[in-house]
Amino acid sequence: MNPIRAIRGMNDILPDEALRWREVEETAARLLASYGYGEVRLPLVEQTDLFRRSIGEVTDIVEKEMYSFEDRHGDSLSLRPEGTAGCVRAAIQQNLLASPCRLWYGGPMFRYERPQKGRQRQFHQIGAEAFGYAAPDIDAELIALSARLWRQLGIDDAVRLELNSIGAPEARARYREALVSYLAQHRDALDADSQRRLESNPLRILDSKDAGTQAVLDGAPALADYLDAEAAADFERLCSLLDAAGIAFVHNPRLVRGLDYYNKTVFEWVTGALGAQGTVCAGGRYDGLVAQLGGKATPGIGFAMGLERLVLLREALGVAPAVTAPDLYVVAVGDAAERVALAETERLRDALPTARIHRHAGGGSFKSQLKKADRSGAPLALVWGDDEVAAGEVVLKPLRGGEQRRLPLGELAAALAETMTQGH
RNA sequence: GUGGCCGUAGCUCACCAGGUAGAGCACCGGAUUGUGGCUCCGGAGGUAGGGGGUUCGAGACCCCUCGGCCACCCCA
Repeated sequence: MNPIRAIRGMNDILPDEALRWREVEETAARLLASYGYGEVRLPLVEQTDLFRRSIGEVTDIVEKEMYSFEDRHGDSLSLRPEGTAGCVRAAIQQNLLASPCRLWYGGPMFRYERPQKGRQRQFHQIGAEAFGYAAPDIDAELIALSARLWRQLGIDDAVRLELNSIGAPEARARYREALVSYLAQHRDALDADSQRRLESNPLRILDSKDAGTQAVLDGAPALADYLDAEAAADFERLCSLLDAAGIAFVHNPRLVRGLDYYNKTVFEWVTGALGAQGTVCAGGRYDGLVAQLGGKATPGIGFAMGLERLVLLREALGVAPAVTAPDLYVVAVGDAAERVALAETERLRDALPTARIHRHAGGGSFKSQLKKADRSGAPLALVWGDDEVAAGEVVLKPLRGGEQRRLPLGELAAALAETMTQGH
């Protein structure tokens, strides 16, 4: 009988790696709170319609990547493929939009894609959304927040900011027409995927990886020339705010977004260190989405970062935290010693609440227990045998050099406190 | 959904004209009746991802399938 395996693309995160995740998550949570973002915890499942109406009917996500199913009442539900839609839904439903508000969330997202480096079917994002701010200063602040996060995570040298404006929907529609009519004349020079996108999603052709297609695009009309006046002015303002804040960026006029709800500002933080899936964080403005989902017209902007990719990047750069050894390893041989050791270890935990104490479990000889103590990486061991128990003492044994000594139980906590502070 | 490479012990990998599996590390035990790290000795651990085919004989060859990695696509 074959053992049951995890679902393809849905990974277990084991202790050593969970430690790295926790550091990223806690750093982000702390920073978001410091910028005034409040955490929201949102359902993993929403009505399928929420995603159809926000992300867009003709996107790959909605067409072929959602985990959708009918519940027992016959309603179509979907595992969330991204976080913004649910956050907007919650903001409308819970009446959070009366005045401007800043929210953040984290958790798993689901897309039925072929797994590869930096891409899995259950992946994890932390996202931030700001509602009710129409002016581009919030765009700059949100980007500054992310830039600060990269510094705190030690990856700022490995990521670059790409920025663009895709304008108002009407301007984009005019541009799309111009682009399609130009590209249609060069249809044969486009790669097969781009030919297909000519009908489905022509703007996505702009960020095609195909060299021939990119060559054709060199002569194409530029999105920047079609921007509405407001978007152009806001973009200029955003660039100057970023300059003033000392945040470097590159204007990538071919940067577009895969989700339909974006307008004006779009941006991505990308790295070359992760292979093909180099986008570590992406976002943009979505001024029409709240109204589109039935709320009072409210501008919005947000971004989402991919936890897997951030963790991978930190590992690649060697800035991930090392696994920490325990401070103390407790060894006890024999029933009486085990009884004393368990009780005394509990008292030690009272006296030294932050100490990482690994009490050996499961018995075994002195030899085997000390071998485990050594392997654990702990600098110190506590050893109990029949002799120590009879004498009311315990052996404090340095594992990285130094002589072991026996001391009365009453002196143990103080001796340990001293030894451990010396070690730090 | 498409393509390339790859699945042998817990891990990293060997063997291979096709003749019914081996090393290092890790694990367990001993040398050392209660003391780790070094050394030596021993032990356990594999239906060679799964299924089918060719063959006297398949881990090696063929097919299917599952899984992994990377890329396309998509995107965090």
